[in-house]
Amino acid sequence: MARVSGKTRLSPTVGHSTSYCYSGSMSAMQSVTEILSAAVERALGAPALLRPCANPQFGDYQANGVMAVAKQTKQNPRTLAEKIVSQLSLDNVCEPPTVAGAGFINFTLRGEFVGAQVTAAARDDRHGVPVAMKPKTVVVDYCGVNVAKPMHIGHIRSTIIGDCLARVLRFQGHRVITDNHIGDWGTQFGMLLLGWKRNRNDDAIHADPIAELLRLYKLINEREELRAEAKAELVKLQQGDPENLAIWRKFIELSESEFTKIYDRLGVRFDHTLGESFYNPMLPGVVAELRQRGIATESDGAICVFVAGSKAPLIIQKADGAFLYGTTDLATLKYRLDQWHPDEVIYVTDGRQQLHFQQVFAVARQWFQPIPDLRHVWFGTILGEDGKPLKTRSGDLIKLEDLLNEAEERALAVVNAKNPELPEETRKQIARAVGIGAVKYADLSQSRTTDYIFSWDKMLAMNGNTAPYMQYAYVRVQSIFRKADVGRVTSRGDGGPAASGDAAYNIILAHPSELDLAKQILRFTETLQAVADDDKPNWLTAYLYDLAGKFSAFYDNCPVIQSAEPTRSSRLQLCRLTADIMKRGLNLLGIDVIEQM
RNA sequence: GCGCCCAUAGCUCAAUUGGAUAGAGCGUUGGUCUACGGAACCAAAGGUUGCAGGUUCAACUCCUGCUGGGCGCGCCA
Repeated sequence: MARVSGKTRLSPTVGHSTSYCYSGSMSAMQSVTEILSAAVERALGAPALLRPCANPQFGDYQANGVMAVAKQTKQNPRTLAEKIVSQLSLDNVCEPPTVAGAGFINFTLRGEFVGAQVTAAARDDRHGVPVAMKPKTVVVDYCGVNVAKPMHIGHIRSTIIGDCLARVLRFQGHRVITDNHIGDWGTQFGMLLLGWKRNRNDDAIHADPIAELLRLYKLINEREELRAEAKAELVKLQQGDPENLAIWRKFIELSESEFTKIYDRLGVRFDHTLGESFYNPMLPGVVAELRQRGIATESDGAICVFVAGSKAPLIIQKADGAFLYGTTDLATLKYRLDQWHPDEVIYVTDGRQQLHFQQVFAVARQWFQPIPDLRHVWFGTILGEDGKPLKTRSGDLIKLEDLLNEAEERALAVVNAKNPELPEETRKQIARAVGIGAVKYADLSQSRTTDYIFSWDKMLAMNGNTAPYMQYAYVRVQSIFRKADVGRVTSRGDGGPAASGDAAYNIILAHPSELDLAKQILRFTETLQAVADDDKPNWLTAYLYDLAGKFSAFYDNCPVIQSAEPTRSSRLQLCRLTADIMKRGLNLLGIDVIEQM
């Protein structure tokens, strides 16, 4: 993939296919917001604050930056806006910009420009999304999965949101390192070891290892008189007792194979799975260094770091000498800095850990200089219909496996009802994509920080901002190509000119619905940037939903197959590009498309 | 006690970080079916953004104080 190198060239004219100089997969487009922002900022000398217009009657984009500057420099905002407008030369891009309201500058893109941009995007296998000129190295940390315990609903948001952000950043051309920070060390292993030795049922281990390990854990945990024995097993493990180490490794092995099943179903992969145990040997060194530097001090026998803004310290070593998860987090960060030199580290956990990460980050800022951008990307709780954290009827956490099973079962029931004639294997494949997709989409389409109520009916609905709706929208576009009587329809251009529209024709935007669709297509780049800037996957789902809406209007108003050339080819290309962006967008959410449903 | 988060249409949620007339879906009401998948589309109704002040050209957004929820906080993770 060619990387954008410095300046990009815009082709302001249309109507001649020779106007473009795109070779192969070269991705050299500049997004609309970049063009407009750059122009305004050159004239203004300050951020343009370019946004899509709140109301389409004002135009396509608006610059809000003038008013801020006017305020600072005590000028009349409208006068300043007029002055800025007079200095812009964007004749090839938009109609003459207008000044409105308190000092907004409004831009309406020219149809010819939009046509040229989408034509270029249609010939680019990145749909016009540039590759980052300055790639960042980003570490994504997924917290919370514990060895010997089932993955439950509390893990799904971290996994799905982290995976989405990793995918988006990767697509933008950044170097992303995903690291599953599993809980494979801690006091629970004393009880597990004791339970394993005394009460293990090998048949149960074979049938469902995690369930059996959980049973053993609960068994020992309930019996207070065994605490001392469990503790003794833990100490032996910590001292490197070969037998206990071997059993402990068995726990991890059993657990990881179970985790992998879930991650495979979710389509999530990690570059590294470095658990807490990996950092265990480093902990004494971390404490020693922090003490030596005077960052950590002793208080009531524990080693603490006091951080501004919080009365409670971050304890990094207990009075009995044991380390805590804050210690591990600091060791982990140090390792990552040494190993990968990231520009950014993203921690995806639930909101209850805000104080913890605030403290860890504060300590890290004292410890390391320079320090990468540390971001706690936190999320809210998944609630049941009653508004309380989602649990089973018996009050247990819902196992992720059960959740995914139910999602697929419910989706399969719908497919069976709607399309019984499809082969069974096809129906199951559709059910997998729709069921898993629905769960993911429901999660990602929420504003990350708010709690949300989990509802099967809503996430599987065919209307509204849901996975099935988006997947269906994709199928409808694909259906056009099937109907157009061409062969391959899954990837751009494979069906030859007749399938994707003859690329010798440029895309023509004659109908308002075509223009609307094309403008929405051009917003893909800026949407991904917004998602990455603020770690907000729901902006991508909102974009895709809007895209589907614009496509619907186009679909209703603009016949494709029956149109005469060059309209037919133009519209086929527009359909192709829409489908490609839907597919790409869903892929960045970690959701599969299907060709029929 | 200190701290964090939340409160938006009947319900479930948005709102690009201070921008113009607060948007969707469900539900309700009414439309569209011989063009490409009706698992669809279009339209209407529905709001004092919890309350009261404040900041300014502009506030769902920021500040202060309330009310009502959720969560966290020295030896779990």
